[in-house]
Amino acid sequence: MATQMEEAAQRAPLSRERILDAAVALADRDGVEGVSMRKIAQELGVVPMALYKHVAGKDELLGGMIDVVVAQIDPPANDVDWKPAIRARILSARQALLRHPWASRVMESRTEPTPTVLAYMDSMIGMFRAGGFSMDLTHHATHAMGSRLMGFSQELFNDNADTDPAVEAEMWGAMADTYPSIYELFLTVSHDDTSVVGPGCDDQFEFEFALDLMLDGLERARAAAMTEEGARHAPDR
Amino acid sequence: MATQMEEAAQRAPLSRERILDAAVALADRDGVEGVSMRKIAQELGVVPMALYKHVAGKDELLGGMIDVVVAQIDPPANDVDWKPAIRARILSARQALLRHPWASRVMESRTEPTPTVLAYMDSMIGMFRAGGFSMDLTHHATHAMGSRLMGFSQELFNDNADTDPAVEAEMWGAMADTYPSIYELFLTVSHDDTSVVGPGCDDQFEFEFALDLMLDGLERARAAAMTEEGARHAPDR
DNA sequence: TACCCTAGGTGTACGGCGTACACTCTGTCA
DNA sequence: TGACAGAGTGTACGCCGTACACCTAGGGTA
Repeated sequence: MATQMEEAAQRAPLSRERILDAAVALADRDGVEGVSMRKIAQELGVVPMALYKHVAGKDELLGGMIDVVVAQIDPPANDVDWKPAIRARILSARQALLRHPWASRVMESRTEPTPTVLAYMDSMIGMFRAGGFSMDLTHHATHAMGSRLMGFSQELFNDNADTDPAVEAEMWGAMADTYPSIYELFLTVSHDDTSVVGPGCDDQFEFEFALDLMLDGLERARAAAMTEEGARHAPDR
Repeated sequence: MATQMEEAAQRAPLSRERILDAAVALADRDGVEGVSMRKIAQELGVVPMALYKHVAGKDELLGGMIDVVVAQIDPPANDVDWKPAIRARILSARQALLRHPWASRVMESRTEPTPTVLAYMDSMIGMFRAGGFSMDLTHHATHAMGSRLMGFSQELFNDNADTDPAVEAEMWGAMADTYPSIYELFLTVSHDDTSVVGPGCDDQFEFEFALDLMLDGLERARAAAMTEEGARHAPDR
């Protein structure tokens, strides 16, 4: 009969990559709160402590999981104006995050960025600079865009409503007196047939609306700074 | 000698409010990851399970903690135009969140809003409506503002740098080759003497910059919608 | 007075988590 | 042949949230 060691010898050897892939798959399936060192190990047919030969700990593992997602973002487009280029890249980031809904939460909860994330940010900053943004304005822009630069914006209610519509409608009805404005908004949105995702609202549209509001604002700020600059350099014209 | 029960009788009786206050204090001191049912109980001189007579569980407790913070936000100003009114309220929310840095994280991580948060959102939506925003535009506005409505925006790097400046400078220096754009930005920011928070950047300025970018954009959208509306209602003028 | 009911605090226990530490096995190279 | 290193194992510790049964004091009712 085979010992555990002999079994282990016949398995594909563990590696950081295999661990990360298993962790991402687990998070995709069960959500990030379902990811534990023990479960990943079980998934790989290995004892929990085996993971620690390839990964420093759970925190580093989460960082690695984010890297897997960020690596799926398209590279920047060349030969395009800054605005469409940045816009497209952010929407690509959004697509990556939609494939892994847990990723934005994990990003929020971390304090230290991984090298992969830094590289993405660096390239993003470079795109602003190449578009003629001053260093200062670029700085303001990155703060203003915040997590939208990475392709997500945290909504306050993550309404992953698994309740059936009838119950939900009644719940909202009960809210009519207590929260009249929210109720009114709910009525408008749920009756809006131009919406895409059923009776709810079109998240993609909302994201792009906010993104364009931001980009338009930044474009104006950029133009203002440039004419000001021009005036200073050629005051006699 | 007194039994535990007799001791308990002499303590101030437990209450939901006392529990919440202790939890908030604990989070302020140790951060939210240091908050556990057991620690709160210890702080109150009580056995962990005692808390469950007043609070359904940890999740409900976190909700209650948020309510404590949200309750500190100033009520809406009357007799003021929508823009300064909303602006002031959001900045007040920001102040509340600055007093309890853990709160924004907890808000992000929750799925269901508490009644207190709903009431805040309801009143915020009402402010847009009173300012002449259509229901649709109000809806887009709430999405576009996202967590900024609650007074925070998640930054990607939460640089609570507890490292000393010399070490940090060297770290950045090593990054010069790998992340040239980030490095360039770092140089600009750290040499900017108009900054308030030492060599870093002025978070309050950045928040207001982004907030105003957003509000200006919304104002434009509102104006555009209104002239359009006016044109439709009086096409012959 | 005797009774019971209820609300609030206690004690024990279970299953999960991350991970420190000491080990065994296997292959490599001298 | 023997030393060594790297990969996987096993055990154990101290946290965590919370289910469940228990006790006890105070108050209302018969």
